[in-house]
Parts: sequence; C-alpha cells; structure tokens
Amino acid sequence: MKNPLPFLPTNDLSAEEVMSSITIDCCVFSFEKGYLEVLLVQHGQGISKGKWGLPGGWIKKEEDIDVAADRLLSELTGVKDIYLEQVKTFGKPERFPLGRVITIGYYALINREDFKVKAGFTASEAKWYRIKDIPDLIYDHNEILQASLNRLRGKVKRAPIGFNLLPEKFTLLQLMQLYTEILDVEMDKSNFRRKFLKMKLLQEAGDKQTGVSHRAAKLYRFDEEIYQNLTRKGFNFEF
Amino acid sequence: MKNPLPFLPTNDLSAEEVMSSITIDCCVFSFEKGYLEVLLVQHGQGISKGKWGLPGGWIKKEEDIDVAADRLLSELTGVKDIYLEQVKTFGKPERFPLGRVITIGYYALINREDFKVKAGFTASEAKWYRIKDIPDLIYDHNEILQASLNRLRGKVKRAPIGFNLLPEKFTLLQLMQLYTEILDVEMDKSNFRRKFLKMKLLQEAGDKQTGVSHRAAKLYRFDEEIYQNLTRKGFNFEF
DNA sequence: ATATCTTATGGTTTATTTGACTACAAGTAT
DNA sequence: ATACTTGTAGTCAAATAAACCATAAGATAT
Repeated sequence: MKNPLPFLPTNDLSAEEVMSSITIDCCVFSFEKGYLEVLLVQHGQGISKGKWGLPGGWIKKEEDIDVAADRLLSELTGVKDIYLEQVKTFGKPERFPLGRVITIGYYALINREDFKVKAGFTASEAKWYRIKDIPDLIYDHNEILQASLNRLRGKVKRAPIGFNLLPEKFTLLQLMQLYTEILDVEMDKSNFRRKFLKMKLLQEAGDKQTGVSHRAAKLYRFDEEIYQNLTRKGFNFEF
Repeated sequence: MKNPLPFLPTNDLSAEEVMSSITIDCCVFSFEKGYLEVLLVQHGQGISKGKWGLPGGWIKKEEDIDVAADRLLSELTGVKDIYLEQVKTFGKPERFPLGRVITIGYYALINREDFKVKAGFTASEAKWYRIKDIPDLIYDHNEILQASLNRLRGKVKRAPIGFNLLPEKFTLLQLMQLYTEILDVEMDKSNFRRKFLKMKLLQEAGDKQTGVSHRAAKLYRFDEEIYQNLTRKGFNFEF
C-alpha cells in the first residue's frame, strides 16, 4: 500500500507508518519584540508549491494524537516539552483538494530563545509571521489559525499560559505587552501591575533588567507551585 | 471491503458509506426536574454488550463532521436544529480495543420537551442519567463525558447557551437552578435576578407560571436578537 | 376569613474591584 | 545638571459584587 496522499504533510513517514486520512496541523506561537508571531512553512512540492501553510503531518499507526503533535513540533523546532493544546478538528469534505482528509488542529506556545528550525526538515523553508501579516494559506489553514488564536485569547484569560511565550525572567511591562498584543486591547501600566501582583503568581527573581537606557525594571519569574494553588480555587484574569 | 470494526457504532451504515477509523461520539445534555442529565445508550451486541455508552457513529465518506454529528443526533432524538458543539478529539491508540479508532467528541443541548427516542434505533435501549449517577461507560466515554461537561461549564459562563436546555418560557428561578446545577455552585436568588435582568437578555412573556402552590412567577423568554447585540461587545457571566 | 406557608420580587448596606489619573523614583543620554 | 524615559506607588470616584432584609402575592390549612 502506498501512501495515498503524497502531497500533504511536511514530515516523511512511509506509507506503512501513517494512519491515512487523518493529519495534525499546528499553530506555533511565539512572542518577539512585542509581536505575536506564528511559524509557517513553505510547501516545496505538489500542488501547493510555494504557498505557506501551518506545519503538520501524519499520525503514526499506533501513536497517541497528542504524542504525534508533540513529535512533529520537536522535529520542527528543536524544543522539548512544548506547551501544546488541541484546538479543534476540521473535517469539511472539500478542505483538502486531493481526497478526504480530516485534520486535528493544535496550537503551541514556545519561548523564542529556545527555538532553532531543524535543518533536515522537509519543508523547504520555515518563517515567523506576525499575526497581522499572515498571508493566504493553503487549504483551510487560515481557518485553523483563526480558531487557534481565538482559543489562545480565551485561555490566556483563565490560565497563566502566557508565560510559555516569555523567557524565564521577564519584567512586568513585557508581561503586559504580551497580554496587550494577544488580546489586542490597551491597558494601564499601573493597574495591570496592581492586578497581576495581587494574585501573587510571580516571584521576584532578585535581579534587574540590564542594557536598557532607562531605569531598570525588576525581573520576575512565574511560580508554578503557586499557580497550582490558584487554579484549584479558580483563576480569572479579565481586562 | 467490509467494515473492519463491526461492533462500534450505534447507527448502521454500510461499509462503503463510512470513513473507517474515525467516529463521532456525542454527549446529549438535558435539564429535567432540576437535574442535568445525559442520554446514554446500551450496546446490544459485541464485546461491549450490556454496557452503557455515549451515542455515536461513523462519518460518511463525503460528509462534513458537523453534519454527521447533527445527523446522528436527529436520528436518535427526533429533534431538529439541535445546539451542537465540537469538544475535542480523542485518539489514544488503545482507546478502542478492536482497532485504532479516533473519535471526535461533541456535546448537544436539547429541550427535554421536544425529545423522543427514535424507535428504530439500533441501540437496544436509551436512557437519561443524572450527571452524578453516570455509571462506568465503555471505552473512554467517561473521559469524553467529563471533557464535554467541562466545556459546557466554561461556555455557559460566556454565552447564553443554557436556554437550549429550557422550554421556550421559563421563570428566573428555573434559570438560576439551571446555572446552579451546571456550575455546581450556590447562588443568591436576589443577586442572580438583578444580575441577569441587568443584561436585558430576557423578554417578559407576559403570562405567569400555573399550577404552583405559591405566588406564580413571571415567565420569560430568551431574546435571540438582543443576544446578538450583546455578543458583539462580549458577554461575561461569572458567579 | 384568618393565619400560615412558600416563593417572587424589590431594596439596602458594605466591602471589593475597577478605571482613570497623578506623582515621584531611578536610571540613561546630552 | 538637565532632560528624557520607564518603573513604581498611591489616590479617588465609579462600578460591581456579596450578604442581607422586607414586603408582595398568591395557595393551603384551620
């Protein structure tokens, strides 16, 4: 049996290794210079040659779907232990022009500092795009991206997952800019500070920002343990 | 080609009509006498004979997955235009003992008054279970149910979907009991009333409750049009 | 019909949270 | 030293939420 749909995915399993008709597509988000960005890959072959799309691939025959998504992402980004969340499954019959393929959408959050594009990756190129500059993507990938973004926006308000996009130590202003960018709302510096500090999620790192041409801000880190306590009694973070 | 997995689903498409290896399972919720309930079906054949599970079935070869879920539910419940939402896709390799089957979980909300179990349904029996009385279900259906319930709990706070569980006209107390039951929290009658009325989602039906042995409450109905305006500028309903 | 019971419905009071804004601190660059 | 930039703390009024209280409107029991 030959893999019936050779043009789709960006990894290269043999036909025997894949479960046909179901794929995974993933939005990888990162935060760089104040902008939320998504990693796109350019398809180098087949009918979609030259167009950009979300990284994706087949699920192995005996592989859990979450594991498959994690594998695809580690292969692509070189990052281990990625924050990963399933968004939605897309199953319009016509979504993929060469046959019936259902795809499970995921999104991932990575700290840009850890990131390296894997050289041997079969997608000919990979590139970060700012959310506002996303081009027309292949198939229904714009729709998948939009759904992922909506999910991220919702989630970031009720769980402190934003930290996955930041380096280990960060300033309160960086954190606020992250929220500002993701939620696309303006906020007041002082009020943000008060509100965020009140929930006591942050631990002072002890040191301060360096290399800035103004008063250096304190660095904080996210405290996982305190977070566990908070989630138990619910966490809400509207702006 | 023969349908490779004859024991799974509760509808009976021929092997040619189905897309093998992907199914849909659905939690149908309703609200009856103050309790949130789920519709379960008893499997009448195969290895899971006698055990209860969520209703589910195959997706047709050229059928949208949302359409498939809707079709399954109309067949089962006799209700048209069901409120339906995709929850999550479940893909552990071992979730189904007879082969690799990925399933897409949905949940539905129906008004119990409209409901009739379809006689010709292949599941030998269908029955409503209160959320707190759910037995051990087949495969990973308890997990699917839990995920659906969590999703419902989240969604009910930011969109007024709860109305799908109520008759067209209802009292404020019924509405509060619905929220109380779904979210599993106590609330104050008076505060609930003020808070809900303030968002002006409800329209007075004009008439009152009948057949109660105390002061009759005003009946309200949910106003879809007003809701559309509200959602545009966001809707939040924490308790 | 009067008293009693139950839920409906409209308020009040107080504490808490928000949002807008002001002011000063602590650095860098000139 | 001065100007400039961001950090950090605090104020104040408005909005919200939480905990109650009181009365209304029926039905039922005596």
